[in-house]
Amino acid sequence: MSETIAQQLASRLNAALAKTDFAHDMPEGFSAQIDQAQNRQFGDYQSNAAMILAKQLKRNPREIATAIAGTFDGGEFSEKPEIAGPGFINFRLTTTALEERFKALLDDPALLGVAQVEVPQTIVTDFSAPNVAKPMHVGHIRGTIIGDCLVRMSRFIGNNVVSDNHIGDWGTQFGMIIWGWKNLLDKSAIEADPIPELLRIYREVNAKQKDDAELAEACREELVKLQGGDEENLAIWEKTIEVSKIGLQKIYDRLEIEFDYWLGESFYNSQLAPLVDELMAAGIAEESDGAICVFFPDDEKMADKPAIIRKSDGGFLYATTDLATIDYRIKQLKADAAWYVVGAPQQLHFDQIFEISRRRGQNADLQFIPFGSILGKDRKMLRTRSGDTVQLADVLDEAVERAYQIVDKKNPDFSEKEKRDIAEVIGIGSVKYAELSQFRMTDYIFDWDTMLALKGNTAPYLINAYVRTRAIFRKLGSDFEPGGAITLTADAEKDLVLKLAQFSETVPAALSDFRPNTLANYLYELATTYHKFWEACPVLKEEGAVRETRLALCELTGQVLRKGLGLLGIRTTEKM
RNA sequence: GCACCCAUAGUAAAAUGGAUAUUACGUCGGUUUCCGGAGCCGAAGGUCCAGGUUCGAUUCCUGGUGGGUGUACCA
Repeated sequence: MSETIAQQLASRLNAALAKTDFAHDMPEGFSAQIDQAQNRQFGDYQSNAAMILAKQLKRNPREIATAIAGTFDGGEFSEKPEIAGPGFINFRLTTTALEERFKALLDDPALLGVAQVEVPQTIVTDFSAPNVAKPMHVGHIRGTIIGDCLVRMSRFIGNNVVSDNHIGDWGTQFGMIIWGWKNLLDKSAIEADPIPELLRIYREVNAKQKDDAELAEACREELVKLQGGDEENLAIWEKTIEVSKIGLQKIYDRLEIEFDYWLGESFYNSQLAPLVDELMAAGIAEESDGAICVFFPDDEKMADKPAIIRKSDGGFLYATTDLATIDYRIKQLKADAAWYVVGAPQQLHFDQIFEISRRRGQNADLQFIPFGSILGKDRKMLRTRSGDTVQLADVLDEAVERAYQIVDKKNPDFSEKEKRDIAEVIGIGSVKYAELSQFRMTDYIFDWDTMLALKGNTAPYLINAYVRTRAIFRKLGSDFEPGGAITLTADAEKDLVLKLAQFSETVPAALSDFRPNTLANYLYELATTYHKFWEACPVLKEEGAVRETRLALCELTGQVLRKGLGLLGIRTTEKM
């Protein structure tokens, strides 16, 4: 079952086109597309091929649509197409086709109809990438969760996806941290819980050095010593990274995110000087005001904005590191593509390094996948009352605690452990879903009440729909048994089957433009379609084939919801 | 200055150039002898402005307005 319904209809439609009297007048390579119907009152699928052809053939679109409908052979698959409006061709699947599709999906629990890519690509994904020595704050949520979701989806369709956490472990902040370590460190605090202590000294030094030129200079000197290989400073640096990674890993564990590699900025240090030399030798880079730069005179976005790859004092910048990183990913990791899930403000930077990569003759498919900001209710950057950035760990804690309160109120008789487990699934799931359910570029307002609402397009609603699919089998007293008779009688059943079949069309669509919200919206629609089925079609009081069919619908809905939420990185629970 | 991103009901969001612009929250009304009502059914309310391309524009192009961001030695 590698073809989607849309693809099968498209094949039949193109066969019909070849049989029309204008078949030879069509533009070369013309291939008609089939879309899911915008509005179900018109049918299940639609094509606007007649209107496109009408323009090119200079003929009446309805006339062309009628001709296509006349040669269209729907077989047992599709009813006779209908012509509507200015020239839409509308298709409705036969009950037989839906039943066959339904059986095929039941036989394919691993993929649920989603086709595998013909030629798997090696794709390196770059996301999350926090600075070490600073805890992750809410700003890191989006990239981390969106990146992880893209990894899951891309793996699911068969690609070889490598996740790489390009942590910021080599920057100017280390001058401040090392100075703070030497002068401000509370030894007992660093042993008890290193992350808050590191944050404390970083914040303290950072605040002071802003209007203390002497301190700023002292920090720079510590940085120079570190870069020069000073043993004491290197030891502090290593220790800092070690404890930071442990702290970061705790959060990733909680989010159930794994990285194949943690190749931070420092990993590329030795490759920076040769890279700059190579770019100079190739004539791509040139000296300007003492710095080594690459210019882009032909691109209006960057015409007056050079990329600096070496400072006049000899130091390297993150553009240099990112170029070395591209090298490594192509040469060592054998990447066909690299996806960068990074905040929108970095657009220019990635335009520049991607262009430099192209000039070097590299042809990997480099994708910048930007996202917008998270704002507080006042539409400004989210901050705590004291003005600090909000830490990610605190967000997760609060989400889980709020979820616990709801579960506890709703189901006080659940065991304490059950309530805690459920709260973890719902709390973390809600934070993730709030991110993934909207277009990644729009700035979004962080609001607990919206995120954890029990109704509407939220994680609790979707998880609840899944719980309902399970509740049936609890009531039944046994798990689903495959192989039962299938017969679709009610419209609500057919609507649900069609929706379930469209999972296979949704995953590739969501991935094609890096939009997890397409999948999230699909799951929400699936849940509402299921709830409508639930209202219209009693299950356990029926008998025979109708009962078996409806049990199978509950089972398959549960499978698609669990799989779909899983692709978003969200777990399900059996009860809530 | 230059560049990039964004603009859709009271609020928050959807919509490969397609039909009557789709949801949610909130508001108002209906619905429960039934498998989890955390549901379902219904009502009111909207594409920043001006041009252009098109049979057709929320979508593409041009110019405004408003907001955000970036822009030679941070990342």
